Amino acid sequence: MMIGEVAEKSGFSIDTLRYYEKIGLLPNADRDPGGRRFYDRDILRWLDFLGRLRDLGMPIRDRVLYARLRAEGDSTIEARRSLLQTYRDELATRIASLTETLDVLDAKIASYDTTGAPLKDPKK
Amino acid sequence: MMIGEVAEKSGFSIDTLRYYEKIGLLPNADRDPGGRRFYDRDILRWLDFLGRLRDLGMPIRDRVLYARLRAEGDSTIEARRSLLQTYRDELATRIASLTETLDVLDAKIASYDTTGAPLKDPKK
DNA sequence: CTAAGAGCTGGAGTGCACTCCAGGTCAAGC
DNA sequence: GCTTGACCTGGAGTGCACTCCAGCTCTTAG
Repeated sequence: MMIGEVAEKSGFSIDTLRYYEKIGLLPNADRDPGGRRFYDRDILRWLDFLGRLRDLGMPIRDRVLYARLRAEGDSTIEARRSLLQTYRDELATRIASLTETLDVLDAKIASYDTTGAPLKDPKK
Repeated sequence: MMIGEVAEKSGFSIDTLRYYEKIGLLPNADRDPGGRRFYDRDILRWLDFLGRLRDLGMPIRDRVLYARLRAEGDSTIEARRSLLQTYRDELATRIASLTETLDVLDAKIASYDTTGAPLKDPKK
């Protein structure tokens, strides 16, 4: 796959993919004879995981650290486990807090519904 | 309350509180004779809500919009409701996706545990 | 009376995570 | 053989959301 196809399938932009390679989130891609990057399908699984790490709020610095550890092989498994554990626990807390926020919003929206209009009461 | 106490109780920094006032997230605070801001306890409830909107990913632009609508009174209730509804739905999706990510992390951590060390099997 | 500490303003600076651009190369179809 | 479109590089620019700073005033404790 060329970079355009990876971008399309992964949801990351071409610029972002090159940027990720530059900072070490992605391994240096193989090149075809013309110098263009060529990717294995596996890259999509890695990008999906990187996207999850990003979405859960891991800063790019730690994503790079994780990627570096991963590239170093099995000797870094404990370090990786402990890094992920930290963010996992934070994530569990975040999910709990966001769930609370969801309730707050639902309550607020419901109050708008009853305040704003004479409304149709679902209990009636 | 002076601004320092609000900062301490709300978790927002003094600079952030002044910044929020400048951009319209907070109403222009009343001043004491010396020109210093003083706040009603109600501000803490509003700040808590603003914090939730921030944490769920609402950009500051829309938080300002919401604050403006709120300041305009009851005539904007429908607009506010619809704004919150949009973010509420997005939030529900985000929570689902983060929950999935939590599972992915747990699986990964578990695989590290079994790969990395001979481990103590909880089933045994 | 004075010194410390909290607050004030306008504006500059920061860190993050991309995103865009100019000016080029390369491959494939007509 | 030429045009079109995808790709290349190094580096500059962007938007967001604060955060910091200089130089000032005001209040309060000793």
